[in-house]
Amino acid sequence: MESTMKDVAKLAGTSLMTVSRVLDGSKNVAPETRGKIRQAIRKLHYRPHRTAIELRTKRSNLVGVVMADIANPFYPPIVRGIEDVCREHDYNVILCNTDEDTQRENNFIQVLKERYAEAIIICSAKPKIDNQAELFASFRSTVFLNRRPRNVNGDLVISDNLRGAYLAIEYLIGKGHQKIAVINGSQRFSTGRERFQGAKKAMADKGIRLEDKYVKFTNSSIEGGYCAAKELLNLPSLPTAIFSGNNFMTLGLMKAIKEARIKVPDIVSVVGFDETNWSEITNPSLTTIKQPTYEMGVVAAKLIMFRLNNPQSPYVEKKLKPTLIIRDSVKQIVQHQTTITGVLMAN
Amino acid sequence: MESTMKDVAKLAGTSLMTVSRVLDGSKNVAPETRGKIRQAIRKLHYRPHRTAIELRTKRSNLVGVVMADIANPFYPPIVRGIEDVCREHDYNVILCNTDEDTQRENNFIQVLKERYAEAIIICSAKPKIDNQAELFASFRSTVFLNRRPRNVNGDLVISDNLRGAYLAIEYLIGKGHQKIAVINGSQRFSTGRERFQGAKKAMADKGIRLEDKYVKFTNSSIEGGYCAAKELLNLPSLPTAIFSGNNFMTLGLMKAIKEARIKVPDIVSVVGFDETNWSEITNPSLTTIKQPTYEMGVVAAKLIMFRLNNPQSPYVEKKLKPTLIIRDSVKQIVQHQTTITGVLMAN
DNA sequence: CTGAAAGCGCTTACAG
DNA sequence: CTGAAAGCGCTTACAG
Repeated sequence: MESTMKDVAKLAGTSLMTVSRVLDGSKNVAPETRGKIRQAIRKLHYRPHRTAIELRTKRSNLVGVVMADIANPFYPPIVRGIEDVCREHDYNVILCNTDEDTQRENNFIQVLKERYAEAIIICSAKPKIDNQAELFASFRSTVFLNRRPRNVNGDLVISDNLRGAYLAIEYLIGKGHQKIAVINGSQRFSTGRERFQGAKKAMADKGIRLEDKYVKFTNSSIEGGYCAAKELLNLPSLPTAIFSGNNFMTLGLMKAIKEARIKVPDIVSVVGFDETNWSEITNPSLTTIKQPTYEMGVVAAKLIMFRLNNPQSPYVEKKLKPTLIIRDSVKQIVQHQTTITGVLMAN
Repeated sequence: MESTMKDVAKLAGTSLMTVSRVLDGSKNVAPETRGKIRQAIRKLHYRPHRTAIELRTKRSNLVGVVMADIANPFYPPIVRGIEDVCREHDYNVILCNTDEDTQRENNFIQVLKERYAEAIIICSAKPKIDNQAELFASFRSTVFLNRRPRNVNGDLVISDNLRGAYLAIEYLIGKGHQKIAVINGSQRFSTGRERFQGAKKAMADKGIRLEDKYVKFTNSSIEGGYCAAKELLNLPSLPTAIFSGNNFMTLGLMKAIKEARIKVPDIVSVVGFDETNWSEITNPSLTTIKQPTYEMGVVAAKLIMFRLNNPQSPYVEKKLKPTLIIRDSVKQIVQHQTTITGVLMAN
């Protein structure tokens, strides 16, 4: 049924070797022979068997992409970027979704090894990579994406989370806000830590105090954002603005705000990290920090291809710039002396 | 570096064959030999090379999953369901995202063939499969998911789209609505057609007229929903309720409603097909038709496994039931005779 | 310009 | 209970 090179050779009246040469695009084949072989290939609907090639050459043209949660709208554009570049280079992508489960992550890495994947792009669910050498030894190229696990030593593609958070807070302060609350995702990951650092730094640079009661840490989920937001909204002295550290937490925040029947931005202004499909349809539409997701994928895949060809080149770190998307969820507030006094007193 | 069965055999002082037997879990190995081999395996960190096994056995334990748009929140839970079942059966999933591009779809099918995937679960971007026999011949099991392309003859897993739409319209009518508008997605796909049929049927069953001006067809995107909604909202006689045929179109609908500053549900009620993360945080929260996505994935994967073991069994069609999730986007309206007259006159 | 032979890492009869 | 040999479908020296 499925034909092989042997069948082609027989039909064309040549040897395996010559068929192989034609397939390779080698010049050293007589035009006549080439013609016969081409015809035989067409007639038999012949397609090379990847598996045999892989076994023989130890090259799979396979890139493993291990993502933490494909249901998070942050990831699909990244995957798309990776795929587009890989296709250009004639590599196939095998996509693995760990759902933030380190067990599943290990499993997938094993599977990718067993299938001879040449390279891996991974957004790890692990805060720390203990055995990078052992775990990733078989890949000729490894790129860590989005998160920088501790102990990692390799190519890295991230967005400038610190700057992203900084932009958000700076914008709020520019709009006259001083009582600013921050909902931070898991500090186990560099993303969470850097965004918190960015928020702190913006406050410090502008000489505004980030009050403890306005700082919440939670896990980066809808539920986490919801709970943190509820605590903030129950405070005797409400913040005038809330910055939320990722799209899921923003969803939770919006839910809590709705339940509390608090008007945005009249009572509380909101800036959310991550641009999403639904940023425009909330009431009011959401001012967000947009990460260059598709580009992150493109850059990661290019890095993979580069290292495949330059195994010895030094590791690089690509840090892409997020941008502020201004919509309607932040109010310009007039700065009364009383407000400032209020803040000081509340402490 | 990477060790092979040969290395294991040498270290254990046995033959390849015996190592293979131990790996297979065969009983016919002397406990002592088995012990030595086990030890050698451990010492060498031996892992079987899938590629070699595949080449020899022609079995890959690989299931290809071809989805139309992984950025659509409808799909990730399906993929999750598929993965969970496949893992149980020791199959790996290779996920392909076509972005509704039939060219990419064909490409992926080729890749899956070349990699000896045994089975494929596909939500095709093609309204019609012209050459099913040729295209899918190499897979021992094929399941079409979500959409039923024309000319397809095989296992099928879909949700009961007709019933879903019926539930939505029936609910609206129960709430006193008569001037009901419907935004339909692409009629090239069974999903779009069946949902429209369901809406029509509900109206007919309740003896309510579905007016042409209230029926919009568009492509199943945010932009499509937005444009269709704008037309509806510009009508001299507004509908009292709008049913939108998928989550993207609902997003567009909500955007148009927002721009037109129309109050939901006071002026217009809304029911959207597809439950999403953001259904709860719109203002007001959205009444939706929830599809059993995770279950669809589970059922599809189980079907795959069944057919792998029962190649001759007749094709089946699994139709899963969607449910109505009631929230705050539909208003109970009192039925004035004038309203009905208005409708008749407007025609 | 062309081909015979070896081998990638396994499994599958077959034989003992 | 154990092993030698053939072969899956290719590519890679090597030879001519």
